[in-house]
Amino acid sequence: MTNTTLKKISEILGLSISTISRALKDHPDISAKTKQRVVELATTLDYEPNVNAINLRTSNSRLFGLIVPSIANTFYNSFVASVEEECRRNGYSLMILQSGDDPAIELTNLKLCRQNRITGLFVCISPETVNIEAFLKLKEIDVPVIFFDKVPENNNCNKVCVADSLSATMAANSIINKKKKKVLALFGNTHLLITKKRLSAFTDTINEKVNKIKLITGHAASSAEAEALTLSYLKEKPDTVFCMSDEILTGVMKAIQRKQLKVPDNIAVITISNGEIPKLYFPEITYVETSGLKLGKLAFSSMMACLAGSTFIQELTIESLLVEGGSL
Amino acid sequence: MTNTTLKKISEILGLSISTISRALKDHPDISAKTKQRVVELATTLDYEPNVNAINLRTSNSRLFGLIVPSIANTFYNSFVASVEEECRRNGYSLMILQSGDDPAIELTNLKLCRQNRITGLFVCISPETVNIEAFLKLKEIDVPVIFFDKVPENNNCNKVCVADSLSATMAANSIINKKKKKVLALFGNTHLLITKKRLSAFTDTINEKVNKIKLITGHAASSAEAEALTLSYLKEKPDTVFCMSDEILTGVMKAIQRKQLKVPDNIAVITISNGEIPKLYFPEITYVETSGLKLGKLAFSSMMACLAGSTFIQELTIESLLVEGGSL
DNA sequence: AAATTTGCTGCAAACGTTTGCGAAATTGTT
DNA sequence: AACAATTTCGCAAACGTTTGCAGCAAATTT
Repeated sequence: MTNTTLKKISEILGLSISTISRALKDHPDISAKTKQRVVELATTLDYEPNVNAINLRTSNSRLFGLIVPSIANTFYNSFVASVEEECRRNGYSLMILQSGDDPAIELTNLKLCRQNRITGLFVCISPETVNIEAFLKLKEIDVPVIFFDKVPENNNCNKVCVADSLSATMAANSIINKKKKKVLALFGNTHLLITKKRLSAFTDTINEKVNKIKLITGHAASSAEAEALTLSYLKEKPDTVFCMSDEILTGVMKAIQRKQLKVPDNIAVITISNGEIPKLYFPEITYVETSGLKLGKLAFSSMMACLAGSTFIQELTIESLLVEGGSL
Repeated sequence: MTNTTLKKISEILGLSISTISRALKDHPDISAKTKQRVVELATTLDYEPNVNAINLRTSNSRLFGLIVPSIANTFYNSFVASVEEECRRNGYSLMILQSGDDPAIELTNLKLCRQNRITGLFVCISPETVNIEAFLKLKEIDVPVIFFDKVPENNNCNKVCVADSLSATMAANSIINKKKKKVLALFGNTHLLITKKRLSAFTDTINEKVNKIKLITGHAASSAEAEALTLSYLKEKPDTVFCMSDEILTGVMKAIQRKQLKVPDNIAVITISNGEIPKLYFPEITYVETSGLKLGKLAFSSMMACLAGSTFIQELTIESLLVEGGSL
């Protein structure tokens, strides 16, 4: 058995292909009875239009590409989920591609997108990606590109980001408000832009108040490193730990559980997170929310604006929100 | 600017379209210099073939559909990631669609797959999906369907699953070996097939040894319910908690942390999991592994077998593995 | 020198749609 | 009854590829 086509229906009904096509999309030229006959047969034959043919003919794929380092990450995960939902709502399809933070795979994926004649691209570049040109070339063929989360530094392109600096500042202020005296602050990989931003915003805020908060900072590239680091710094008896990300948080919490410290009495914890991981612990960890869901919606609306013809280059940021658990 | 096509290249070079097409795919009919000229121009013009045209012409999309309740789930996540990798390796594309456990969206997604003329489908049906016919219709047009994880009960179709019964049995045996006396076993939604299987395998194994293990079972539809249930059952002083899934586990662990019980001295914990969540705690939770990664690879190879012409209907199961944390 | 082979390239149809335009059939108007 | 207006439909081209077949020039063989 092969797929039903307009041609097949037309032959059975003794009508022309164009009549079938018009009947199926309720074109006013076609009479009611013809429409009914056509629709009836089409459903019994399980007719589904061939999007390849449609895209080819109309040169409009209504397909977005989405390139992300990994979907095995609560933040990106919620981002993808929200973009996907918006796409479905608005009659678009989504092609989700993972780069694994490998620039080579990233390029392969980009190529795939081009070959599929996507009408727009959402992309979160890998930390190693230095050359953005390949992405910017899409603009030459009128395909809007929305960079999200990890965005290129300088180029004039559309970006949507979480409030990196602001969220770190908010966390720092919460710590200050709670009158904490000695803070261990753990950050991620040094050369990531997001690390730089959060580090400087956090330390600036802490230090700007001329009070006697002692600040210890450390960098961990993985959860395991964060755990080890925490274990060693715990000897200095910090009263608070700040984590830059979920990955850091999980390491820190393992160290705290290992030492059987009680949160928040023995030690307070605050993190920046999408919100899922902090809710796994008791007490739930207080966090500054950086919502992948919201970012997804923002990215989508930005995309819509581009497609509507806006050539205005925008750098958008979603506001953060402090979610109180019981850990601070 | 518009996309480069074979036609455009052919006009510039004064060659025919077919020559360009053949040159680009290294056809022996074309001379070396022509090939070089063509390839050169094609790269400078950023030529990328239009897959819509190719698929239309060849009626072979090399595209798989993947319908899953949600990718915001460590198990499905790893499944998707592994299928995606296999696809990339083997020159296939993957269309990932989330159903949100909504049969209506599931059908919409299925329709999308058909419209895209997928060459094969991976699908994990929602618990509410009773009518499998729409999926089986794909077979009539020679599109193999591989059901994974949540599979339809009886029909003769290709299925790949984790070892539901076996994994529960393994967990039960571990508990028996550790000479535990009083077990709290928490399961998920009663009407799910997976719950039934795990429940009966677990209780059978525990009860089959004629010793004096006291078994308390409960059902929780969410992490919060699991937490509440655990808190209430904790009064009966079980020495061990068995969790059917990550979702249950996170609730149980919150209750345990809330009560400041020490694992495994005050209470032992064992779960069935993909492995990520158990590693968040200290000590890490002992779990029977149900690997999404392995299941993905299995599903993919099953798909390959179908495409190679195997009409043999198979129900495959991946073996489980006990991963020792320090919680039992 | 004629005939054959070899190497290179082009023609044209096909995949399944959409859509502008024209034509036929039906209806309504004098 | 003749004409115009309207309703209903079909023709054909186009989207960008692939591919069987044929053509033609140059090289090789008779």
